[in-house]
Amino acid sequence: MDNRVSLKDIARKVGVSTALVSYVLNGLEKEKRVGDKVVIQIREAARELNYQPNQIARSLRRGSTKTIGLIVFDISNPFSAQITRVIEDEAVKNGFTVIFGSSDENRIKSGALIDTFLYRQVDGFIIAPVEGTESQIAALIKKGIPVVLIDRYFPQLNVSHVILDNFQATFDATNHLVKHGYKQIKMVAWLTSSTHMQERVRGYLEAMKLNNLEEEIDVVEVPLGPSKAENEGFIEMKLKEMPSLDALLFATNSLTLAGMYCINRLGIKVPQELGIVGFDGSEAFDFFYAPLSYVEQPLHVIGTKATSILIGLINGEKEIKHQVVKPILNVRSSS
Amino acid sequence: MDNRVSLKDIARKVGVSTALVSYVLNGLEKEKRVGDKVVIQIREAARELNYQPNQIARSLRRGSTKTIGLIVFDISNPFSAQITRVIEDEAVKNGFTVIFGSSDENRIKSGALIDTFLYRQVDGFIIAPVEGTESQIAALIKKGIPVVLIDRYFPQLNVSHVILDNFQATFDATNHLVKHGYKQIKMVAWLTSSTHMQERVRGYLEAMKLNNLEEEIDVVEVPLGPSKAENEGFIEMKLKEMPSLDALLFATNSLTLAGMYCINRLGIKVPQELGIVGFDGSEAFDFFYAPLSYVEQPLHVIGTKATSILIGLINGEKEIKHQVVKPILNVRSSS
DNA sequence: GTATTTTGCTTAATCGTTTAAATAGATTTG
DNA sequence: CAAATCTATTTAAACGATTAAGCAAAATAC
Repeated sequence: MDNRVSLKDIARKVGVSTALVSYVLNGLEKEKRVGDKVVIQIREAARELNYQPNQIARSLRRGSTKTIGLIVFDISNPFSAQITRVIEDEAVKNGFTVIFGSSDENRIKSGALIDTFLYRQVDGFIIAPVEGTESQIAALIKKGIPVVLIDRYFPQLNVSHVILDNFQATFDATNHLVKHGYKQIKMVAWLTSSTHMQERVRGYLEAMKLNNLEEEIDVVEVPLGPSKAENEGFIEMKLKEMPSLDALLFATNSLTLAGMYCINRLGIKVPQELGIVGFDGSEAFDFFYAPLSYVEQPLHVIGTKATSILIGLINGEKEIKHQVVKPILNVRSSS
Repeated sequence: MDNRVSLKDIARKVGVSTALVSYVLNGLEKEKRVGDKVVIQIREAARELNYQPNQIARSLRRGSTKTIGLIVFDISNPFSAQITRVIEDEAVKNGFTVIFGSSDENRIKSGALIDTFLYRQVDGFIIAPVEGTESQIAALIKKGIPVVLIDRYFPQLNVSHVILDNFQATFDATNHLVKHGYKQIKMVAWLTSSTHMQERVRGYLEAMKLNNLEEEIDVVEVPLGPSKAENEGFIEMKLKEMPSLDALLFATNSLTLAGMYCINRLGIKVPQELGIVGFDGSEAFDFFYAPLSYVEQPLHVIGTKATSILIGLINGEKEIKHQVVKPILNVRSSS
């Protein structure tokens, strides 16, 4: 039943040593001067016995597993899932397999995943890093393990990363709203000190200032952690409190969705009463009664670059690369 | 820099053999009667050297990798992504790691993924099987490798599976539409012979017959393969051709979305002119101007059951289990 | 006080592959 | 024809962990 076939079985069948079999099946028959008849016999036997090399043994010997450890926030989130798909394709193309885990933005889980992947001797990591996990990433670097960060990075850490130009994203979006006549433009962001969020806020602030709308600046900072329902409640409350507003700029996908639910509940007319620019994109944006304008992250570019940088590092490149990719502003009916 | 620490290093430091170190670190110090001082020294040394067991070596020796191979259709698809997340959580809870791959409903890719995972000695597979891959699954079974199928199954194959009660799903949905006064109810399905699709069609047919609506039966069968745009074109054409219809029942998530785009383009009024029941659910369903009624698959149940059945098989259970889970009909504004 | 058991440890094989080094026979060189 | 070179192959040591078997020395039994 369980027909595990090893090199030894082929060797025995042909009547040679495992070394020869290994050479032939790895295409070293020329280099290692294996006899022509023997080459054919070994190939034949391998086919007949349906031999499949044991990657585990090979990994142990070679010291490389051809495996990438991927840590995303939540694989069930479309943003994570889409970038995962891009990384998967790029990895497979290069003969790598991906093992993954969801950190849920939780430091403990992040640390546990990193450890698990280390035990499993992954050749390198692609990580969307959780806030406050600098030390975890730093430890990897210290061990000399290739790492590429995506989506976020730590300024004080010298690690390769591929991220969106977050400043440009909200800067462009704000300018777009201004150009379409909106003035009382408010931003909805997460309450966090992480660099990517700060940059998104900064893009909004700069654009407002440059358009002489400093008076109108207002950032609703939603606390992390609570449930979706609580987030929506918080946003709804803040919207009602606002003295005046005619446009909203959301800093992330989930905030956009939460906002959309609120707007539907409050019966606000988009884009007449309120202009909206969302973030990241989603099929839901298409089916909102006024299809949403949004800032798109070029996920395909981010995923492929991150993977190719990582594979470069795995193959011995030393250069730390910092890639910042440009956002795409999709203008539709909500602004 | 690269501080790979092995049992040997600890053994050398303490001045004992690797056997003792292995015993202690695996908690066998009682059973194997290791001296008290030595136990402490070994623990100490392991901590000091920051020892991390090499899972690859352990796997080779133990013949088990504590790894599950998961094959979904497309990890970037929310359905796949959500069930993947459930499986991940259940796997991690049991000390397993997940490696995954997207088959894109493509036999060649499916076969390549299975092979890759076999090389990597996964302990078992969870597979959403591609049409026409019976032989691939059968080969796994023949090798004695634990497999659980999800979403679809092959009637002629004796493999564990966890699937939706597809008949019940469309049967309930159709009855619901009838109860709400719809009569000219048409179904939109994929043109495929696979069991799960046939069952969904059968649920519709049976319900129509039982309600004496045989005259109205009509199934739009969309050919697989072409692009999203072509699918939408096909559906739109068929809708226009229909002599009369007042409700549509969609057989899958992607068909529902394609249909929603068509309906928006044609400006059809839902639910007045047309009742709709979708499949699987999506955030987009919530933001359609008439939030969609839909048949929900209890993904959490499917994912946890599939994983626990698989782990059971890995742990030596022999019984083949066939789980059929009940759909949930969510009625909202579109019907 | 010899025989037996217990205690605490080491040895060495093993998992399946890779690969440097050794070897033996055939062939070429000078 | 001895020496050097090729050719075709084997041997054996890794990789790092696990674990059965073996072996002294100490403790207990009778």
